[in-house]
Formats: sequence, structure tokens, C-alpha cells
Amino acid sequence: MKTATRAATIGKAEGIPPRERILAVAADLFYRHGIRAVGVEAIAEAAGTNKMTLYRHFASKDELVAAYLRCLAEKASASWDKLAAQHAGDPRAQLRAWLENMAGHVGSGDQRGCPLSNAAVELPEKDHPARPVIEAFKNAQRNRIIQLCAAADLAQPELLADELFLLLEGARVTAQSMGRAGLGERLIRMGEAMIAAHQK
Amino acid sequence: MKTATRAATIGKAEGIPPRERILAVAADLFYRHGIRAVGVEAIAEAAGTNKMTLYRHFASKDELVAAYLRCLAEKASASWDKLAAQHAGDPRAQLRAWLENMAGHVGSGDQRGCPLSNAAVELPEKDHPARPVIEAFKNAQRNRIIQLCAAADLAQPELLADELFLLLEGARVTAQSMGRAGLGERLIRMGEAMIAAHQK
DNA sequence: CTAGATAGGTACTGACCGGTAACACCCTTG
DNA sequence: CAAGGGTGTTACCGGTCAGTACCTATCTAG
Repeated sequence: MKTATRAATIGKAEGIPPRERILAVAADLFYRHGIRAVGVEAIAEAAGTNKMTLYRHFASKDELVAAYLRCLAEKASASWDKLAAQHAGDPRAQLRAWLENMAGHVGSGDQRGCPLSNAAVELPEKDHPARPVIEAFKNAQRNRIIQLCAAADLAQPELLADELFLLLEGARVTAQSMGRAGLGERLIRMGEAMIAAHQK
Repeated sequence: MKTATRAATIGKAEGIPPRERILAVAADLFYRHGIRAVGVEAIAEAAGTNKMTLYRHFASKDELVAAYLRCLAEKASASWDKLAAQHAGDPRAQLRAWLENMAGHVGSGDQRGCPLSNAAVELPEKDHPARPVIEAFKNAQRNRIIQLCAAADLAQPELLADELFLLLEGARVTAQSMGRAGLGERLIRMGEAMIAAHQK
């Protein structure tokens, strides 16, 4: 059970402040190798800095993990907003774009599941600072889909939203332990079949 | 990031040989706290024995993990067989029984997702001895559902099987990071709706 | 020019990790 | 009785972990 490998160092010559470099490198390592498998020293080194500086910006490793997840949640939220802007006023198109987006994610070779869900698996302690971040994120994600299904005037929007949500969530875990050949297109077919079944 | 807590010691007074005690205790601790979070010492102690005896039965922690997962896969397989025997010749009833079974699992308060999937999240190293066990298990599980859908004479059995498989898989991960109030019954409704949509 | 904040560097602490050596102790089988 | 295998006990190895003390270098603001 080896315990972490090294990531490509992030250019520190750039004016990027250490806090951001650390977060970027942590995101990469935590996702690829798992949270518990990566030590703070490896993160600091890969970020072109050292442990002391890391601990000046994050109170503990657990807090760094929470910050890492918060950062991801924000990016996901922004991605939702972008998607809504691209298909403003057309919830069906938004739903379909989201589906395609997720299918693309799942099919890509370097995907390792949803980083938030993975964190929930790795950190079962119910008082871990990452827990509230994860729960808030998952609830927000689900609510957005529900809202979308309702806006698209589909029957039983909550039920359909959960079907879609769980389908994609399942696909992301499963892709880690099974071949994902053709899974992307398959997911789109399944999602559309579900949506069609809820047509009024 | 504390690193494991203690489990209820397993009675060693019983004639149960140490190998089985170790496996039983490892299953409990690995599942509840995560694989990387549990040390071999804690396992040996909780099994009423010691590290040396553990290492006489398992070549390494990684091999213990693989054995733990193999053991789970066998139990799952036996559970499938039992289910098939209970509704022999009635694939629809088998499908429904499986659905109910899984829904019950997901709804139960102490569930922490599929232990095999969790292991895949925690152990991304592609040469880990647990990996082949996980992949074989997931493929077998999927194939059984496909076979069942086909035997039940449902349209597009592979697609339906994947929908059901991913739905349940998604539910098991999600239940770790969201409330699971009413999720059980909800799952059955969703599953039945999907099956109904594939009626010929 | 000086003061203060931010960052880097090194070395350390105490704890725990996976894994092993060596030896005493049964309990069975012959 | 003797022999041998499975078990328990203790102590240890080298390595890594999260986290900290302390000192220096740089840069900016006044």
C-alpha cells in the first residue's frame, strides 16, 4: 500500500500566490490518489513551497480538504450557471446539455468518480469539516435538476430528477471498476428514455 | 484526521479459528471506517489475536483487503442464488425481489455504500490485488441483472439492466452524503417505472 | 531607511504505520 | 513420551504521518 506519488510541479515563477498553487495541486493529488493517500508534505512540495507555508494558509489537513471540496463546489455551481445562460429560457435544452456534459465526464479516461462522493467514502467521520460541504453540494445538485425537470413541464419532476441524478451518480462510481466502452452514449440514451417516459 | 477506532471484540472463546475472526473483524472495520483508515494492529486486536498471527494467514495488508472483498463477493453470489431459488422459474419476481432487497439495504441507517465500490474509490492503484476482485464482482453483478431482464422477456434487456444497475449503484453512494428519508420506497417506484417502460 | 508582513528552509516532535525476529506456549498426533 | 504445527507475546525495524519552532530572506508601505 504505497502512499502517494508526485504530481507535476506547478510553476511558481508565475505570480500565482501560494494558497492557490496549493489548492490546485491538492485538487489534482487528492482526486487521483485519494485523500488519505496523499500527505501534506507531498502537496507542499508539488506546489513549489513547503509545509510551513501550507500551514499558514490552512489550519490543518482536514481544513485543506474542506477548502478543496468547497472550491470544487463553487466551480460546479459556476458551470451550472454557464449552462443555464447558454440555453436561457429553455429548460429542456439545459437538461439535455447537462446530460451530455455528464456523459462526457463519465466517458473520459481519467475520470475517477465525483470527487465529492469519493470524499464522502473516504471520510466517514460525521464531524469532519468536509462533511457539510459534501452534503450541501449534493443537495444543491439534486435541487437544480428537480427545478429543471419542473421548469421543463415534465410529469413527476422530483421522481424523474432523482432517476437522472442517481443514474449519473451510479455511472460515475461504476466507471471506476468496469470498462466504460460506449458508456457515454448509453447514458444519453437512458436519460432520454427516462425523460420521454415522463412526457405529459 | 484520526485513524481508526475500535470495534467490539469478537469472541475468541468460541472455536472460531483466527483466520475467520480476522476476516470478520476486518470486514466490519474496513467498511465502517474505510480501508486506509484501519491499521492491521487494530484488526488483530479486535479479533482477539495479534499482528503475527494475522501475518501468518495473510501475506500483507493488501492481501487481507483482497481476501475481505473476495469474501463479500462470495456472499453476494450466494445471496443471488438464494433469491433465484426462492422464485425459481419466475424472473420477474426475482427482479422485483432483488430490487426490494437493494432498496432495503439503501434505506438502512448503517449502510455506507457498496463495499466493493468504496474499495475502488480508496484503492486507485491499478495493480492492487483488490482490483481484479472488484472488477469481476461488478461484471458478474451486471450480467446477472441483464440475464434476469432478458429472461423476464423485457424489451432492450441490456439497456434496462444498466438503468437499474446504475440507479441502485447511484443510490448507494448518494445515501452516504444525503438524507435517505423515504429513499427505499422511492427506489422501488423508480425501478418499477423503468421496468414498466420496457414492457413489450 | 525602517517596520511589518509574507514566504522559504531546516530540523524537529511524537505518534503511528506495515512488517519481522525470536521465543515461549499449548495441543494435537504419533 | 516426543515431535511439530498453530498460536500468543514482546520488542523491534525503517519509514511516514500531521504538525511545529525557529530563523532567514524578500518585499512593500510608511
